[in-house]
Amino acid sequence: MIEIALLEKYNVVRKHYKKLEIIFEKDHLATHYYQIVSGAVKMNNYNDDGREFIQGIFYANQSFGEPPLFLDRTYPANAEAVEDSEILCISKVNFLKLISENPKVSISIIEILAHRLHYKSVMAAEISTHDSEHRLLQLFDYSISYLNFKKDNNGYAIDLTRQQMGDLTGLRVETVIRTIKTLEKKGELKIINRKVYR
Amino acid sequence: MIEIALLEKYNVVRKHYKKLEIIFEKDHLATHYYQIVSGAVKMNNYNDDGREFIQGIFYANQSFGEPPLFLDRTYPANAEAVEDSEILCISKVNFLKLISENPKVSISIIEILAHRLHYKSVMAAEISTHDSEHRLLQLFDYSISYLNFKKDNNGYAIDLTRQQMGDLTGLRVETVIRTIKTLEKKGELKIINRKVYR
DNA sequence: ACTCCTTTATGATGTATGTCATAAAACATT
DNA sequence: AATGTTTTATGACATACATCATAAAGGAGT
Repeated sequence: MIEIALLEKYNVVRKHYKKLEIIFEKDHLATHYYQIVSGAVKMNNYNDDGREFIQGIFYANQSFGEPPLFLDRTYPANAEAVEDSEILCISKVNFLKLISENPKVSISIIEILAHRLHYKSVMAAEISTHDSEHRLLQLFDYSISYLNFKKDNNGYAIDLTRQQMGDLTGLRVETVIRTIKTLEKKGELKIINRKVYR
Repeated sequence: MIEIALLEKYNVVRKHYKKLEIIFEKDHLATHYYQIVSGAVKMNNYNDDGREFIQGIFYANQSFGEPPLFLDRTYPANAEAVEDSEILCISKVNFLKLISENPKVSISIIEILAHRLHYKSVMAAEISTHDSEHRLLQLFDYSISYLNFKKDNNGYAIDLTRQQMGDLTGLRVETVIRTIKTLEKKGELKIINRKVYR
């Protein structure tokens, strides 16, 4: 996250996206830096037969879609608002100018990318194992520590639909439903009012 | 890759690792920055029943294992030499000093991480589809453009064993062997003297 | 030429997850 | 209250990939 005061020195624009609205599309060139003020955004892919894979979900104060700004490559995934969202945008040139003029920001960009790479590494190893229980537990634990999920007296509430859990782990909804039920029986998590707690 | 001349100003040490030798282990704290002079290194995970997943293979002039240097986290995977290798190391403090004193280097670190994140995103979407043909073709095409595989008159030579292909895509050797044979029949690649060309 | 080890190969069988069908529960909208 | 939509749920069946067993081909070292 870059300080808003700093972004304002580089021609920031505040945009509003409705739920389901597309922010950018896979295979397009990166033109802007995006930082979420409120709402939530998912980055996803669809394979040939329409199946979705969610690369990640981003919330307030997080940025997304930066990597292609530094490469001569297009976006590897789409970005779509999962809720009505308010997003700050600055153009690629202004963003790169900001970075070069503020070395401290580049360190924080490194940290953000390092963090995200860490998530990808953990999930990649997990997804490759073909073990639905592991995949889901890993997703939950990582989401709890990486995202700001709240803890109440039942534990951490996993604020994701079964469908989203599936799309984040490469599993089908039915498999997710069945797996979290066996995980509940094993005492790994709780399901209260259809909500998952860990 | 950071210029060797620059590394030398920050107490670089040149180390030799034999094939199969471990450079660092999963869950350990990051203490050094590593850059390969010659040889090759793989980063991998083993799951509970000993199955391997290769996060990536790195070659001459590439660095690896930087992300945890910027986070208060341990390595998400092991690093192991796949060939006898010569590697430059500098300590974490010296590395962070180098970065802060050389803003241009931090930009190149960003580019490296962005690049790697791009690879992870592409492969994650692919692996989640559960389609062995797609996974392997994606691996080959990405390896060709990202790594420096050479092209000869048969096409690009994929310099990976069947086992490595499997470990990089989360597939078993037998599945890799069978899949690349059907891909050959479909004309997607060539197999000459057991070597894969694309 | 011989031995050892790695890599590639192939067939038989098992199984976890996917697929398809169907529906109840929860929630939103009118 | 009535209606429509999303989310969760459950069963029957199919299938791609894993697993296991076995072996041939190739390379490295003596």
